[in-house]
Amino acid sequence: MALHESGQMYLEAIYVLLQKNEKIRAIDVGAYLGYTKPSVSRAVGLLKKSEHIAVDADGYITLTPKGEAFAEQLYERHTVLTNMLMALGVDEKTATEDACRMEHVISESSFAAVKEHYLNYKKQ
Amino acid sequence: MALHESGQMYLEAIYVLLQKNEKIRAIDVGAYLGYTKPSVSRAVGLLKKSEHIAVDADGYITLTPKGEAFAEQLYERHTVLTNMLMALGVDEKTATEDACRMEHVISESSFAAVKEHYLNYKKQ
DNA sequence: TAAATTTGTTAGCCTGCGCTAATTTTTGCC
DNA sequence: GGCAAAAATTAGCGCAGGCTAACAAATTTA
Repeated sequence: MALHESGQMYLEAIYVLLQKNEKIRAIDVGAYLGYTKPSVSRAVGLLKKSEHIAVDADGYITLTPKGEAFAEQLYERHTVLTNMLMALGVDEKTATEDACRMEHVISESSFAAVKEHYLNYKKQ
Repeated sequence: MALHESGQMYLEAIYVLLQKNEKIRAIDVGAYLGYTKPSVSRAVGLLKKSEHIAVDADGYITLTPKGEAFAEQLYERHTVLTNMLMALGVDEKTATEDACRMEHVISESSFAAVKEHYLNYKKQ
């Protein structure tokens, strides 16, 4: 069961929230993404079923190794694409929004090529 | 009524097909995109309703000025993004697929920035 | 001209993924 | 312990956009 785009969004949100907070619950994910509780409830259930996250008895969410690995990849895409766009003169808000959508549709190899080019470009 | 992603895909397909063929019909669009007749039938109906295309009595499809302008923008994104990725070393198939998905989600300003950079980069 | 093929449409299913409304369940305070 | 607030879930709606099945219309071909 591969993650769909919305699942990836939730997973990344969880990852980001866990970098700043020790404990997070579904409600925090919803607040972060601007989604309602039922939407989050379903998404969390799916991420749990696909074993990207674990939810303890108190509702606290943690990433499984598999979820962590996936989220790290997404987050790397997000930051590289955002920084790349900003380096080209795009304002932060737009860069973030675009990166957020592009990160789900760009292939592994295209991302690698873009990243490579960006790092070289930045160097000079 | 803004076009959704799938509507954009159909519109671009029509544009591309009209560059190579004088007359095209729904069936050709379906063959090009790999979709079934009912899917194309609905999509064509929507593009007609939103006045991006016109369909004559024999089922032949033409672009309205509005549709043509939109399709041209999409196609430019498609070609610039594809060429850009290929210039970075991505193989043609992957570059095309990725461009095809990115072209629907990148903002006007980010695309302009990427295009600008690509043109400068190519020059040297 | 009649039969066969091609093209297009209608009806309706399914999935993803938002939502509201209503109901649980959990938590925290008096 | 009881009760209010917060958090989570369930049920079900709506839209986008694929699909199949069935049928209608148009075209071709024998």
